[in-house]
Amino acid sequence: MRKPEIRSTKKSDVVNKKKLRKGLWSPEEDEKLVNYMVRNNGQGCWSDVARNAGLERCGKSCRLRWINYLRPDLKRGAFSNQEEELIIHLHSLLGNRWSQIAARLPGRTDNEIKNFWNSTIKKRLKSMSSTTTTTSTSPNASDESSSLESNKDLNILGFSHANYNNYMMDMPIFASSSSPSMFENTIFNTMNIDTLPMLQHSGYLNTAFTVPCFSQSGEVDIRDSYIENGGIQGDVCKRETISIDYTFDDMNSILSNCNIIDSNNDNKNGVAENLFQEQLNLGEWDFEELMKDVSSFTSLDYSF
DNA sequence: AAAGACAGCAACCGCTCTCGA
DNA sequence: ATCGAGAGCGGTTGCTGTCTT
Repeated sequence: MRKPEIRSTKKSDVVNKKKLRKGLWSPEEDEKLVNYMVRNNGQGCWSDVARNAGLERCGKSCRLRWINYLRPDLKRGAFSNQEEELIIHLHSLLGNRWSQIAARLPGRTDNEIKNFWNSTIKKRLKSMSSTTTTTSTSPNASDESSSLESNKDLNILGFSHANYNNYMMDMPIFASSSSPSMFENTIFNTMNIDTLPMLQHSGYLNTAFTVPCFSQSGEVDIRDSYIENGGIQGDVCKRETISIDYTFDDMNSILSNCNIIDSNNDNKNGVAENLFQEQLNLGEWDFEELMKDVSSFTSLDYSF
């Protein structure tokens, strides 16, 4: 942490500009910022916020302080195992796109997740890597550059975008249509990687997936949920709404052919069914089908 | 008990993107 | 089309507390 400091001590700067503080925020500054944000519902640009709240800070600093620390909806404290696994999984899909990962973890900030990743998870993955890749012949096996870190992690987790996409296309919901291009050209392409179902193969079921909800207007409401140990953990992720050209009836006819049954776990099956019947009425997922291509993935062990 | 190493994390930096003039 | 300001993002820094020797 940094000590509060003055940005510039040059006499001319001091004369021409108001002194801008840097470093740690004092409780008084926090109070000023919170009071201002509450009074004004967070309206206005950040430089105005800084000025009007009487803070000797740049707008950028105020924004960061608010987003990462003062926002009322922040969840403080240690990451739960569920959150941790979700982060690992999302990172395997999204890489270092912390803001997008954070968007799927309510109450957590990108900075928090980034720090958690760099300080905790990375180390664990590294230790996993050292135990799982001791026989690796890859010339990059010892490359610790951050740019490769993501791919390494991905490999450790047995995931890649390539096999993820293949895997996706094996999913009945995407592949069952008699005209695959329909999904390929619309939903599959409209949904980017951020909104695709996320499935995770692990010792016990801890599956995050994106649930498309169809409305009469033809909009798809993307809701990310996950199941752990047979219990719904709720909508862990933000809802995203995308517009598509298909009507509700179109979608229903496409999806009516889906027959999704989880034969592995009655409880999970019930959960999945309930979820889809209540929220989606889309049909059922065939977890065996979903997992068909997953057999090639390396088994995950999160008991770090 | 002291010193060095390490971990955690708040905050800054620099870059890119977006949007309005 | 261009430019500038503001916002957002990922990478990095550096301080503090804790652990280890």
